[in-house]
Amino acid sequence: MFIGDLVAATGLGHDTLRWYEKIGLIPPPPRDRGGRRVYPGETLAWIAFLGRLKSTGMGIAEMRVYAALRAQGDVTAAARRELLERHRERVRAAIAALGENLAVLDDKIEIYRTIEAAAPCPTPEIQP
Amino acid sequence: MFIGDLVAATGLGHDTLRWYEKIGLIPPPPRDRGGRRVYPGETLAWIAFLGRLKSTGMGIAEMRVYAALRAQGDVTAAARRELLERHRERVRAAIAALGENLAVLDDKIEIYRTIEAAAPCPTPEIQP
DNA sequence: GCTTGACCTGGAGTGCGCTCCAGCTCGTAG
DNA sequence: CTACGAGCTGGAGCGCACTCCAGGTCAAGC
Repeated sequence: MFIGDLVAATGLGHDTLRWYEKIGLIPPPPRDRGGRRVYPGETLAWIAFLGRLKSTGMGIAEMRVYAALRAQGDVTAAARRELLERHRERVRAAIAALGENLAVLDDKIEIYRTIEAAAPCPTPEIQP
Repeated sequence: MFIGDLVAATGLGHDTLRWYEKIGLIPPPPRDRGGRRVYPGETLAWIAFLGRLKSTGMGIAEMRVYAALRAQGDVTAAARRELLERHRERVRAAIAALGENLAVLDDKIEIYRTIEAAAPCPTPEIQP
């Protein structure tokens, strides 16, 4: 799997993938004799999981910690679990907060409906 | 209400408040004869609502659009409602996505538990 | 009268997460 | 043999949302 395949499969740019490697999020893959990166198949699942972490609001710094633990193998399973459990709590809190804010949006939208009902025409025609 | 009171009440910094004013998120308040900003009481509620928009992922650019509509008064009620309705859909989608990702986190945490159960000691003592 | 502290201005700097670029090397197709 | 496209490198640049700073003004308390 060359970088181009990974770009196609993940939707990330090749610059982004190389940057992720540079900062330690993706393990440096072996190269072919032309120097090109040859990614093992599992990289795809790993990047997908990174995407989950990212879209739940985890920052790069913490992802790097997680990636470093992962690189050390099964002995870090407990540490990774604990990191994910802490993150899970943050995600739950974020969902709860979004739910609350959604309710406020609903209220606000209702208020605008009321205003619109009271003054039905945004630029009212002149009445005779 | 001076800027210091608003800082205390909102948790934002005075630089942030002045920056919000500069980019059009907060209407420029009247000044006292010393040139100091004197905020009307409603500013507090407005900033709180901006906080809702922000924490639901709305960018500054869209908040500026909303703020500009607000500054034009009730005639823009429909436009503001539509903007909020579009935003509400994005928030609903975000909540749904977070929920999915939360389930993946749960799965992953379970997997780590299994690994830990299989190899109970992170740095196992040497067996006799 | 002097100090102190809150506030003022314009502009520069920061941290995050990419994104782009110039200039190079391979390897396959025609 | 050459042209082309995919990939390589190190480093600069960008967009967002602030955050900090230097240097100044004003009003009240001692």
